[in-house]
Amino acid sequence: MSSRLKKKRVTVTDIAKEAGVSLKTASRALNNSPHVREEKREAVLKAAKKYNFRPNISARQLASNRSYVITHFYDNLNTDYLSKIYTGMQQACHKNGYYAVAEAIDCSKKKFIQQTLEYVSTFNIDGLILSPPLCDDAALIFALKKQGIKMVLISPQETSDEDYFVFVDEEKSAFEITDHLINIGHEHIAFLGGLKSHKAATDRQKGFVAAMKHYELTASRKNLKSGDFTMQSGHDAYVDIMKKLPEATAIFAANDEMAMGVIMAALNDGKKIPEEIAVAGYDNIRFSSLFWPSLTTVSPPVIEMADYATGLLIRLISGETVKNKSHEFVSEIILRKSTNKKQSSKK
Amino acid sequence: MSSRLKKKRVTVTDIAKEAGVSLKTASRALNNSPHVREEKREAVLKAAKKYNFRPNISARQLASNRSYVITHFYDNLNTDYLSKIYTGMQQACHKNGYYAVAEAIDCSKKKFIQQTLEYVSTFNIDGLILSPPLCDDAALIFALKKQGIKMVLISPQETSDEDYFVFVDEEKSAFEITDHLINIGHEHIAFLGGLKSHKAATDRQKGFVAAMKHYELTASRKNLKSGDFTMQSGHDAYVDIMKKLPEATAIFAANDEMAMGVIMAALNDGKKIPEEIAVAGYDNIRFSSLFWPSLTTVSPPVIEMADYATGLLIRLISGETVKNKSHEFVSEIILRKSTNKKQSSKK
DNA sequence: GCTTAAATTGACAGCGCTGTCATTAAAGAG
DNA sequence: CTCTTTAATGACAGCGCTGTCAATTTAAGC
Repeated sequence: MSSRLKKKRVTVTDIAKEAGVSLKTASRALNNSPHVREEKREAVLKAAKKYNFRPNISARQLASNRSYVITHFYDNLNTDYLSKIYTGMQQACHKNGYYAVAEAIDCSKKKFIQQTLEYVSTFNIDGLILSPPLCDDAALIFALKKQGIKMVLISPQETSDEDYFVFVDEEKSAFEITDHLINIGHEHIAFLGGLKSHKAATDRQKGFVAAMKHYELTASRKNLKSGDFTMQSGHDAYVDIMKKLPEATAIFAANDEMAMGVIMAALNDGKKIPEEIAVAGYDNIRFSSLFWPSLTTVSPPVIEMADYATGLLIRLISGETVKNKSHEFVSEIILRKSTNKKQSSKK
Repeated sequence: MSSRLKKKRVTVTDIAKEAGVSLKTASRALNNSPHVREEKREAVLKAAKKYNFRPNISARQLASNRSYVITHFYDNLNTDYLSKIYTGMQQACHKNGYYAVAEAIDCSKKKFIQQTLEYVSTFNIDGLILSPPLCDDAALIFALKKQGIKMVLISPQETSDEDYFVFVDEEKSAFEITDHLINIGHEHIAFLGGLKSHKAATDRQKGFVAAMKHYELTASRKNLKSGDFTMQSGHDAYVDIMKKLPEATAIFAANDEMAMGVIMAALNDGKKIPEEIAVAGYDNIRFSSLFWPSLTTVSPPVIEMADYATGLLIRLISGETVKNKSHEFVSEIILRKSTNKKQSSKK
């Protein structure tokens, strides 16, 4: 019935013919090989453009024995973070003719390392992006390295100069957001931290303390509380903070969920936000802009980080030697209604 | 330096040799072709198992001129929903040797249809999963169909018997959750709906009204409010509801975000939840279990739907004729603390 | 200008699989 | 038991690209 006639594909051979060079030279020009004279390269690229040439990825994969697939292994990552990483990976992959894939790994399972290795070899994966907590699993990384697979880590807790990784300066951002609270007039500020084992949380606390000291404000034990990153713990912490530091006018929580818990408890306590209590969070989860009042927070550039990490990974796969093994990113401070009544909400 | 010695790949030829059949017969057996005698099939599968054979996907793609890639086109979808769809797609793809890819489409752009077509042809995509709002774009679907590409829609608003799609019975679930509220003793229940143009929202309202009528409770204009799906609108609606229906003891919001806004406003109003006001939502976004109090809601089986839709799509791609063009799913009612003080929170 | 080294180029094989089509074996018909 | 029909099987080409390596051109050295 529907005779779907096959559009004849444009191949490298066609391009080579058009440009008046050999198949192989055309291939080289299209792959940015340095061993092509400039004039021929131009001729090839012009022909490719004219015919709107798109290389056949499968053929390339088969011939080069590479998959052009980069996989992000993750475990127990929230979906916001996850899809931001995926977006960043895709950006970099699109630019370079790679595919981005995300694969969940359950690292509580006994044999997860073996399964991971099997996955990598079955799909002939070219490179890996690892996010917390996987990027801190020494045994996993060791096993993968032994296979010779390239990888780039996102925000590892422990850094070694063996590994390529990207990270964000938590301390600086925590300093800045504390600075913001102080600048808009707060003097009695409580910090609601997270688990001690969580390096990011302790870094954030350091930033808070440093900012307080910088302005010669007190950051003693009374100002420092700990939660477990849940909304509930934010709620409980508020009650506790108000007991021990009733003069507090601002609370900076180490993640958005606790900040939201704080806000709910404060509202429940009859306080107006931000007039009586200002609240800031950290992470800029999707919900923080939808929350009411919208939440002032720190937004790590996750998409950019993943983009950069993937680009770096592709360079490594291509055999390039990269000297800077790590790259630092800086988060953006996002001011919303939970700290500033005058400031209108900002995406 | 590092002589990464190439592990010799096991190929179909090896399997064929081991099983004592020709290359082609082995290929057929491995691909579930019906034209293979049972004993030979078994021999091949046994050999494949023995050698832990994994077909080379690129070779298959190249030879068959198919990509074995299924793409999910989405626009403006929240990350929870998005990653659930991706998970479901992956489940089905893994089973069938396909790849799942997610691609964002900005359908506010003028030329998005053309770009979409180009994407499909560049990557030689075998099939598409479309989610709202793309699955309701008639022009897009028409253009894709014209190209002969197979697709399955997830929760389209308008259904045609031309299209393959999966959907969930919103009305039934809304009925059930209302039924739950009534069963635990509520008689004055307000419904907070969404945009009129949003079919799901009106279906949910129908379910609510039907349940109220079933128990001979009033579901008049006073009980029915409309919001715009934001937390802020939930907040505002609460105030309004309490003005017009002060005897209300329960509020059922058409999505979780509005439900959360309602909860915040109620807490702010000094009400205890769920003792004085019970609140139910819809969608089971990730945050609804983290919220405090955790939210009773309706959880559509998005992963299962995407899994099924992808499986169906693969069957279509394989040339199978499927008579049931659509498949209905039923959501789960998740009871949490926002409606039931005795019930402990349930994941 | 001649020799040597370096850069550039192209011929060709082949990656591992599937499609095509001719061949062979099994099943049915009489 | 033979003839026809149908199912099962295998030989072979080739998908579009890259790797290898030898051939050719260009640049460099003196």
